[in-house]
Amino acid sequence: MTQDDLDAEVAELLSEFDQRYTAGRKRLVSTLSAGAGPLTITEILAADNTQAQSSVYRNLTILESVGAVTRIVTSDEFARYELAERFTEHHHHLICNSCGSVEDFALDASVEKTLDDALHHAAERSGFRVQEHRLDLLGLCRNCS
Amino acid sequence: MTQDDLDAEVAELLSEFDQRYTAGRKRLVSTLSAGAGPLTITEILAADNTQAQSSVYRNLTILESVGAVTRIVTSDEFARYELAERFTEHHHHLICNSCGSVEDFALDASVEKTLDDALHHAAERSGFRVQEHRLDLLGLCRNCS
DNA sequence: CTCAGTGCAAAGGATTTGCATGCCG
DNA sequence: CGGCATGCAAATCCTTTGCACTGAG
Repeated sequence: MTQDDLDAEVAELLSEFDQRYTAGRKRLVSTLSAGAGPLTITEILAADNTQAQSSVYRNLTILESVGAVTRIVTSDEFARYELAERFTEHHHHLICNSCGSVEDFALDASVEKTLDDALHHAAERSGFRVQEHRLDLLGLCRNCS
Repeated sequence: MTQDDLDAEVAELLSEFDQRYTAGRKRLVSTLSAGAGPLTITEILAADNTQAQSSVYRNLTILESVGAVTRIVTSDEFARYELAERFTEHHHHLICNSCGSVEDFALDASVEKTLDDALHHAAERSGFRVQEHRLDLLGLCRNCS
């Protein structure tokens, strides 16, 4: 997906909720889109210091509420944000226990399928309605190991 | 594993780090062991109000540092704690997007094996050294759906 | 003109820490 | 006795919110 396509789709999502696609929000989407994984507020501010921290929080909250970005928490005390899955490939995270960095990775489609089937089956037994799954690996990244 | 066995092993872990297995810590282990899933500080305090909140935080931190309990964060703003995996069966979490409750569930050993192999393989490609994996399901629990 | 979006500073809330006291070893 | 553990309260730090101002439509 090109940046223009992305912008158009995010704008569409926002408009459905009577929200504008302002310059600040556009920059956030662009920054997240450029990252190799979910970014912390600090990282976002470092990459784009054109807006106040509170605006970043507010805009990310709005982008999340319309389904354009996803907020994730790993283990450390910083929340991270990434583009919603509709704009990316389904993927998982490599979380470094040492430096806290988070990187994306994907699984074979066949494994993903097996997993998904097993998950739905297991959840059914508990009367749980699955909306999505979250699979992360914890360990040491290339730099820290 | 009986409560006595559990106590003995936790005591052993603590002693390796020159930490005592005090009454407060013992109660925490017992409380966590009784829960159907990871508990929040609030839930822990509700189940055992014999120690100050700060002591609960401090003791949980110590228990985590010696590997007796695990701290997990889901999506909401409350951290949760559960007994470390060495004291439980390998399991995953059903996280309710509505009420925030967290329940345990397990996967077939064969699926778990397939998954684990695929994960190690995928991580290798990124130069990542896997220590553990974390797999949670997000959706609606029996009560909320 | 109007009203959402923004920046700044102050408030909130989970978690941590300083300090004096109590208790185990 | 000595030092770790604890309670209480104050401090931290990420995140949220109040308020006045700006800018797009």
